[in-house]
Amino acid sequence: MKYELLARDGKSKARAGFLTTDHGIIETPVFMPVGTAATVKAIHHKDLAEQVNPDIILGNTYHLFLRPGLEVMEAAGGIHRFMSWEKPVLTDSGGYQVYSLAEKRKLTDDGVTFQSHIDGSRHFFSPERVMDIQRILGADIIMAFDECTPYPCDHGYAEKSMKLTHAWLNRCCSHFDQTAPRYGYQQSLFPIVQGSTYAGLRRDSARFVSDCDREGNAIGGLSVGEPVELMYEMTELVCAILPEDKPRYLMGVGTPENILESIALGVDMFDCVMPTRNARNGMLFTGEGIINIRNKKWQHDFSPIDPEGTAFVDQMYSRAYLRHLFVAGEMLGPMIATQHNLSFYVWLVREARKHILQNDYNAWKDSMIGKISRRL
RNA sequence: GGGGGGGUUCCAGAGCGGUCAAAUGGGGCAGACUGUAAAUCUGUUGGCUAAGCCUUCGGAGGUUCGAAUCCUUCCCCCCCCA
Repeated sequence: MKYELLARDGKSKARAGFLTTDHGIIETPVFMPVGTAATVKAIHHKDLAEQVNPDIILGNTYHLFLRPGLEVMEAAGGIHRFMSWEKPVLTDSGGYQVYSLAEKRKLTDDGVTFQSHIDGSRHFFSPERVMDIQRILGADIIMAFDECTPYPCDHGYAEKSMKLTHAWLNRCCSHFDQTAPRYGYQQSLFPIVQGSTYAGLRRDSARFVSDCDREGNAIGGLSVGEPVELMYEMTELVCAILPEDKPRYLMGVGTPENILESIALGVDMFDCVMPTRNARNGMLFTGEGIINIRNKKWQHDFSPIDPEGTAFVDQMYSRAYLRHLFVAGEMLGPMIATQHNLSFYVWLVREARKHILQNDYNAWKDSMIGKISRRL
C-alpha cells in the first residue's frame, strides 16, 4: 500500500492525497461506511456502488468471527468475495467491542475473553489471534488489537490501558510480520493511538505508534462521550506527532461537523455508524441542515428529500413520502434514508478534498458547518 | 320470544366506594444515537393563569363525608338459544 500526499490547505492542517491498494485507489480525505457484518445495513450493493460509491468500506473482526465464522470466511475466499465487494475493505480489530461489550468480557495482559452477544459462548482474543483472524477475513487494511477506553477514565487506568495497548501492538506487529496474506493481495496493519483525554499519554502513544513505522496510523478512544473540544484537542496534538507521509485515521468519527473540523486538524480517514444508524432512526443529514423525518412538520411537505442531494432518491421522493414510510414502519424508509445519508457523507468529504486541492478549505469548512449543523 | 354480557381518557382494554386524571398495550408527539449487541432506545400523551385548581369513565337523577366504582331510569352495542 502506498500513500501520496497531493496538497495541503494553506490555512489549516488539512491535506489531500491518495492511497493505493491492491483493490483500488482511496482518495483522502475519505469517509468509510461501516459494514460491520459484511453488509452496510439497509442498502444493497448496486446502490452502494452506484449512488454512494465509497472508495472503501469497513467490516468487523469480532462480528464476522462469531458469524458467519472463520470457516465460511475462508472458504468464501475472504471478505471481498464473500460480500461481492471489489473495492478496498478495512476491518476493525474488535478493540471497540472490548469497550462496547464491556459487560461481556474479561481482560488480562494476554488478551480478552469475550462472551458472545449471540449465544453466550466464550471466545479468547489475543493480539496474535486477532491478526490471524484478520488474515483470514482478508481486508486490505487491518487494525491492531487495542483497548478502547471509556470516558471518563481516570489517569491511572488510562495509562495502564495505553501500556497494555502498546504491548499488544508490539505483538500484533510481530505476528503480522510473521504471517502472510492468504488471497494474493497485500494487507496493511494500522496501529492505534490511545491515551484517553490526557495530553501526555496521547503524546506518548502517538510517538509509540509512529515508531512502529506501519503504512498508516489510527487514533482511537475518542468520540466515546467526551466533550468535542477535548476530542479536537487530542486529535490535534496526536496529528502533530504522527508522520506526515502516512495516512491518519480517526476511528469512529463522527458528525459531519466533527469530520470537517478533524480534516482541518490533519485527519485523512473516517468511519462512523452515524449516517447509517441514524438513517434507520429517521435522521437525515443534508447540506441545509439536519432533518428528523418522523416529525409532523414534514407531513405535507412534497418537496424533494434533499434538493441538492447527489443520490437519485433525493430528487425522486418527497419528504412527505419518506415521513409516511417511517411512520408506517415500512422498510423502504430506512433504505432511502441510508442511501441519502451515505451519499451525503461521501459527497461532503469529497467536496472537502476538492477545496483542499483548491487551497480554500478552511473558509469553505466554516461556511459549510454553519449550514449543515442547523436543525430543520 | 327466552337467557346472558357490556358501554372507561385517540383506540383496545384494566379498574369495580377513597391511595384514580385512571394500569397495560397500541397509536400520537418529541428526543437520543459517533472504530454497530441498534429497522434500536428514552421521554411524553385531558385542560389550565400548573408544588395548585378545573373538567373527564354512555345520558339524566339519586345514595354517601366521598362515586369510574352502589341504586333508579333512559339510550346504545354484543353474544347464545328459539
